[in-house]
Amino acid sequence: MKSLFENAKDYEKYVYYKEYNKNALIFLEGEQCNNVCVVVKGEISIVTSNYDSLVEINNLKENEIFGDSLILIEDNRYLGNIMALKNTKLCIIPKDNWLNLLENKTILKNYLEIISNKVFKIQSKVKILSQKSIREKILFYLITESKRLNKKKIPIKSKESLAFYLNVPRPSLSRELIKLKEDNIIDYDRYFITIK
Amino acid sequence: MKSLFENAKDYEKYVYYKEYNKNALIFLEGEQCNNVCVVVKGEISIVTSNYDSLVEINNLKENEIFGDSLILIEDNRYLGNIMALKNTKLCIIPKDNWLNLLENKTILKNYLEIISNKVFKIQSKVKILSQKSIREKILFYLITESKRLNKKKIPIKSKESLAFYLNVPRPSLSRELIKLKEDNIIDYDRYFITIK
DNA sequence: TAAATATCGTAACATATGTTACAAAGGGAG
DNA sequence: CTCCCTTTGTAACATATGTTACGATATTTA
Repeated sequence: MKSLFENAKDYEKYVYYKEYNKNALIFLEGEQCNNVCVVVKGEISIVTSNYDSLVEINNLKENEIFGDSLILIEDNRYLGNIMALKNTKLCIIPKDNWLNLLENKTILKNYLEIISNKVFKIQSKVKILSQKSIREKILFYLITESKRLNKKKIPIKSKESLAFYLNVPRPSLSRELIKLKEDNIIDYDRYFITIK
Repeated sequence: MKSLFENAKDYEKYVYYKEYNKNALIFLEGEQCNNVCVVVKGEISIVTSNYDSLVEINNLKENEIFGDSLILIEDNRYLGNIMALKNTKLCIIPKDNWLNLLENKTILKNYLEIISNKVFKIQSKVKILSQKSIREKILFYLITESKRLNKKKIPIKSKESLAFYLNVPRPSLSRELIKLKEDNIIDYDRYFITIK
């Protein structure tokens, strides 16, 4: 994906950088948001706690942005805890500089593309979460990824992380994967799920 | 919410208008998106069919926008069928005019606010759908609405529509509402749910 | 290489939720 | 007011999913 500052000049004076260690808590749920942040390096997750369990609202990798959709609305509090999943470097743009930066046409165009991808990503998540059964969630995920990557062999980080993303318990995911394999719909090992 | 063209001038030449009757199908899932559309009057719903059941991805009322997050990305196909829930008037902005319009600072500022609200809304939906139990979905919904409206008495269109939004079967919602009433957590009638 | 740790498969059991169907109640149209 | 249609409550039943726990396997660390 495009970077916000791709082909852009003279933006450095509007921003600063900050680094976080793996597992660091960057911002707290409910805290007011006064900056737009770009993930320069690493990976962060927006997680909200739901009594006992954790729910991932979004997950951002390099070049993705957060805060942009909070600073302009009334209720500017973070919807979840922002956590670093890896060692992470953020580019931080104070609220007052944000509109200035967007007057730069190059940056604006980059931003529009980034925000589009963000909306697309969250809407896809809505679609996944709306699937009725675990089987449907898995299949929907696989088909979407398959289209996106243009492959039938979908890489997964771990069963655990997939279960987390699909918002189902790991043993339940496991059980359903076995059934899907028995029904000859998929095949899988530790690192890949293949659609047959 | 702000309108895209609030305080803006000279935009009429870039747009045209189209009206749809209640229940009309405006765009089809999978169809390519070449316009940005503003709901001027009425209400539309983005719905995807999931084998037998229907899933609402988003629901837009006056001044909300769709298409904006599709025309700039590679895969520009609608994620669901766009349907008119009421008699609806759309303001249609052809793709090529969109970037021109955003060069207008007033329109850009309005747009940034609108897109922020959109992201917020979809993320809230992710949060709701991620709740584990029906009880949690209901309570989360009520609490969110209560904060938004600053009231303890939350209006609902119908039980049916609430069930649809929460993505649960109506009888299941009904059963859970009864339990919540028995547990003295809420009270409700046909048109309102009150948090105690 | 061995030990420690993380990931995964598996199974038994409890239960929340989905499904279906029907009756009651409410609201609107004439 | 009566009839019709929509919305809602209710119940019985089937089942998918959650929960917990443990052993097996893989991966990382020392």
